[in-house]
Amino acid sequence: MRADARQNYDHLLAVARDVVTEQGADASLRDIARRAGVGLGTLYRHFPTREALLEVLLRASLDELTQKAGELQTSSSPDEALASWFREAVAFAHRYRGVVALMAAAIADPGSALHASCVTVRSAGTRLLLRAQAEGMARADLDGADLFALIGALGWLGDQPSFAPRIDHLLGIIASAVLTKPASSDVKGERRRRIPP
Amino acid sequence: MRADARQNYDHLLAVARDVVTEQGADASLRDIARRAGVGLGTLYRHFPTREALLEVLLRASLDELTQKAGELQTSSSPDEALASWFREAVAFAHRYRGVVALMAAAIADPGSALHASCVTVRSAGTRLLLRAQAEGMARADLDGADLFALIGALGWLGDQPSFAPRIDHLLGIIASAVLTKPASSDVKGERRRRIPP
DNA sequence: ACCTGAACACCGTTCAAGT
DNA sequence: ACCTGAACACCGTTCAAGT
Repeated sequence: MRADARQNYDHLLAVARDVVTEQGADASLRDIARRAGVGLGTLYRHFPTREALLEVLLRASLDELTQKAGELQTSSSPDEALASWFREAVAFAHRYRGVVALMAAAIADPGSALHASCVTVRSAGTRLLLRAQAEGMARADLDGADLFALIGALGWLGDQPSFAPRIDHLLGIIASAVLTKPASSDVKGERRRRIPP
Repeated sequence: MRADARQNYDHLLAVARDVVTEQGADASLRDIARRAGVGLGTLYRHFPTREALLEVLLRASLDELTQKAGELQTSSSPDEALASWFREAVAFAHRYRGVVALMAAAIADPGSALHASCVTVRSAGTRLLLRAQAEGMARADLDGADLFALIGALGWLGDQPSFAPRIDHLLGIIASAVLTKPASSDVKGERRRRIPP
């Protein structure tokens, strides 16, 4: 990568971060190139699609989210881990307005530049969900795709100015549907062999 | 209203119904005028905003939804009434792709042509919610705005091809968060005086 | 009263021409 | 290798000119 190309790439990314913060995921690509003082073709050379640009913008946050899931896997109880990761995932979905719609499309389109990232996040959530389910702490009739969908739904709610103020409350309500009662272990009769005899 | 105007109005509406069904609520207005064989200005004369057009397109369904709420108010038990109206409302939100986002914006904007319709629907839902809450059959920490938001969220989920197949399932999950346990009356000790002594 | 379509200011995307 | 911007095909919205 030539030095001038590298510089354009970096500057484009910095400007894109600002513009997408202001205008959302469907921001004008023309505007980004313009503000970066770069030809429109240069933007398309570095980021052939909108998804490719957003993938780079989101990568760091997505990695954090995946890493967080790994940490919670061992540091917290299954229900707390799932609950706080869920909260974190919804917060991520708020990073840029309109990003959830792109992610919803990307998860079903292997050709999207965002596909891999979305699958990774969904997998991270699935692992937390499975652990909670194994302990009877999460609804059994739910899979990773459902969890991903609910994160998306809450992300969308947060994107709507009329609903955003209630988003924490709505998150609590939906979380309560995912997490089953405390189900404090070994109380319903049949032990679950948390420590083998 | 002159005869030719009336005819344009009606034809425009019929064409709009088709185009919005195909392309969603953000369909091209130009395309609608074109397919209707009418000048672009004619469309704007009859429907000064996109919301005005959709308001007419949705009015019948919205009225049905409000009426249905009234019927359920007396025909069903509070929890069943709320559950089945909720289902109906989500189905409505599916009528045209992308309509929920417009409604979310409209409910916060008194200037929108869709504002009144949205408020009416929200009120209808609020009444069903309050009745269920009075009987302890719905979560107490929920108001009509929250219910409206949840309907919107499910509508959005249904708009995403990747989530649409699971929409009935997700609806059940969210509905279970709104409806509290059966709470079969008079079981928790304090009666609620359903029939005055 | 009502209709028309050009005009304006925007898009996304591509690609020949330049350095 | 990389950059540029004109070109093309679209938008939404307005409004002078027509009937």
